Amino acid sequence: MPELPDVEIFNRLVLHHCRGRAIAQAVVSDPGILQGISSDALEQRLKGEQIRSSARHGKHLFILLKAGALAMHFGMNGSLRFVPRGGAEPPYTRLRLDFDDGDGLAYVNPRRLGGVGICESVEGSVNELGLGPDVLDPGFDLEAFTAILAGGKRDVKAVLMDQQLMAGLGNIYSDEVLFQARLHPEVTARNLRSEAVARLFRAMRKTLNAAIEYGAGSERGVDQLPKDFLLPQRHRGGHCPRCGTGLAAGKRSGRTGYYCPHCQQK
DNA sequence: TTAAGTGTTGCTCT
DNA sequence: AAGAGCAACACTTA
Repeated sequence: MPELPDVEIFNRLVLHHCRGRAIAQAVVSDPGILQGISSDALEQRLKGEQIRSSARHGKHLFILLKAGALAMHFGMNGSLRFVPRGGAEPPYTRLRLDFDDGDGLAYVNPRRLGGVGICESVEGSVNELGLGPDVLDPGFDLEAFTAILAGGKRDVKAVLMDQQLMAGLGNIYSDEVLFQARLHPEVTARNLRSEAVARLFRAMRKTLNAAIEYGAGSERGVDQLPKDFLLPQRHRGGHCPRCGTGLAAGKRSGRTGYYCPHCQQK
């Protein structure tokens, strides 16, 4: 689940339900997800802290405290869940923040890919991680996007997914964005014409924002997604929502990408 | 029962 | 040196 739209939903969850709250207690139930800090140190560091705000960069979430931030990554299937007072703790909760009124915030991560840690600043952490600009940052414009693609010797899909070049897109949404822009995933990035690059940029913005809006409604009905989304068909035997052609699958570096061989030509 | 899977890291081979 | 491929991480679902 957690690519940019999912992490943005977590970001809004913290902003809407946790901002301003004091952390009465932090409980680490699985030290295996801690990055660069011990259970005791993290619990002491968070006790008495206050959640001031929240920020997202690519697939990373930063819960801003009075000093520094709690940095989170969700790996393949992690999530953040608000637990109302008296509510049951979700399975695979690895870290829980308890607020003084009994409500809580659970960091859930079944596979333990990803983790949490403390950082001094978002900027410093983003630098350490070597992340490129967030793809939805207003400052990340067509010019910046074009410059990155122009230097890409790899397939456009590989470039879109390279977090060091630009942060936020993973396997699922790179497929979705390429489908919306009607571009073949195996075209070499720097060979794209400027018209195609502009189309891709617009599709990226539009698609990600639509996915966030869909998730933000918290209604999980697939019918809420735009009808031309590839996502619900993105599996073996799936069909193009636009022309009905059977989807093609390409395995590259262990990941499977899906595309419509009719709509997305080289 | 087996295989595939949303991400990242680190290693090897070219 | 850059890029591709793969295994590992732990667990769910088709």
